[in-house]
Parts: sequence; structure tokens; C-alpha cells
Amino acid sequence: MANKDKITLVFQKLFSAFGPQKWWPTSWQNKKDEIIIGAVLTQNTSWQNVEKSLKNLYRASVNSLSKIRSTPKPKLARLIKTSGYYNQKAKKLKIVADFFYKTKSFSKWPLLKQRSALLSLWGVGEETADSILLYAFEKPLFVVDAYTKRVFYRLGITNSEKAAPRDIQQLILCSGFFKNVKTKREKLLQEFHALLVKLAKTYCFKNNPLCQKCPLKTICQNPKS
DNA sequence: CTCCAGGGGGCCA
DNA sequence: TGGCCCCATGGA
Repeated sequence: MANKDKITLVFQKLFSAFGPQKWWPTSWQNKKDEIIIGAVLTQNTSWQNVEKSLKNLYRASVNSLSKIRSTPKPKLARLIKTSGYYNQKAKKLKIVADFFYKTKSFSKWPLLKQRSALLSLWGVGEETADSILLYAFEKPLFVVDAYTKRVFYRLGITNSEKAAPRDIQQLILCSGFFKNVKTKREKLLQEFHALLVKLAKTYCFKNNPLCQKCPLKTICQNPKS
């Protein structure tokens, strides 16, 4: 089976197995700012720990990017302590908040200009930039994270778990999954990424594959099993 | 105790 | 580019 067809099949199987995932989870009024802040906090960190930090920020009334700007860095670091790397992440949040404060016209920019501007910020890499663009700004692009790389590798779609994010994004763009949809591509891409995370968290662990109950077991070529 | 989590930067060959 | 190391908490 060609990869571009396999990708469509993966989405269909995951959606029928798990249903809509309702991503990105939010609880603040200012959803966009909460998503951007969460995208930084969740770097190599469990969402459970991020939620504690978001709750701390909200209780301290640091509930927007502009409040991040006006909060002293040491206080910020204390509020996000549960997310780990709190000194680095406090610095990153300050930089991101300053960027959006100084760049009021950001939402009107073309996508590639938005992406490269975010990537130029210290502390914002590809996954963080793409998550912000897909979930906060609802731009149609595919987020590649460690889960995506692992799942695609075990499915035999890529030949390495270290496949370049650009190569994986190209596969998605060329797949029927993406090409055959005319409207609301961003919603589909949000759902796909969330479903891949759901699959990986449930059945596709790093050193412990649980292939028997996996909804993709019939098309998986798990090199670890 | 060990391993891992919705990464990214810095440095060096 | 590719391989390390650093950052750091909290749950399983």
C-alpha cells in the first residue's frame, strides 16, 4: 500500500476507534493565549503537569500574554514550577509574549512568514510553532511531534524514528487525507494530530508496544515486535 | 529505584 | 548535519 493511501486509512481507523478528541483542551476565557502558553509549557512535559501550571497562572490572574509580560520572571518561574524547566520556560514565555505584543498584525500575515517568525524566537522550535499556528490560529499545517514520528515509523510509513518533520509534513500534504478535503482542512489536521497522540499514549509506548488491542495492528509493521 | 512526558538550545566534530 | 548534554518536575 502506498504511504499516501495508508495515511488516509490511519486517520479513518483512529477516528472510528477513538472518536473526536476535542483538542486543544482549554479552560480560560482567552483561549488563544492559553493555547500559546500551554504550547511552550508542554515542551517535553506531560500535559498533567502543564495543567497544574495553567491553574496556578490563572489563580494568580496571569491569564493572558499581556499579563505574562507584566509579571516578573522569578514570579512567573514560581507559578509554572510544576511544568519543569521553569527558568527556561519563564524566559521563553516572556519572549513569546513580547513578540505578540510587538506584532499586532501577526494574524494577517501569510502562513510561511508567521512560521519563520515564530521559529526565529528563542525557545520556539518546529513543534511549538506548528502547534501555535494549528491550534491557536487555526492554520492548516500538520504538527509533527515525537509521537507522530514513533507511530509513523512503526507503521512503516517512515524508515526512521528520527525522520525529518518536513518529510512527514510532505507525506501528509501529498496524501488523499489532505488533498481530497476542500474545506476546514485545519479542523481535520487538528483531529489527526490529537488522534495520533491518543494512539501513542494508549498503545504505542516507547519500549512497550501493546499491539494486540491496537486499532492499527492490521497495518502496523512494528519493528520492535 | 527507573523511565518517561504533547522540546529546544548550545556546543562540537 | 548529527550526536551529546543541559534544563527539572511529577506520575507510573
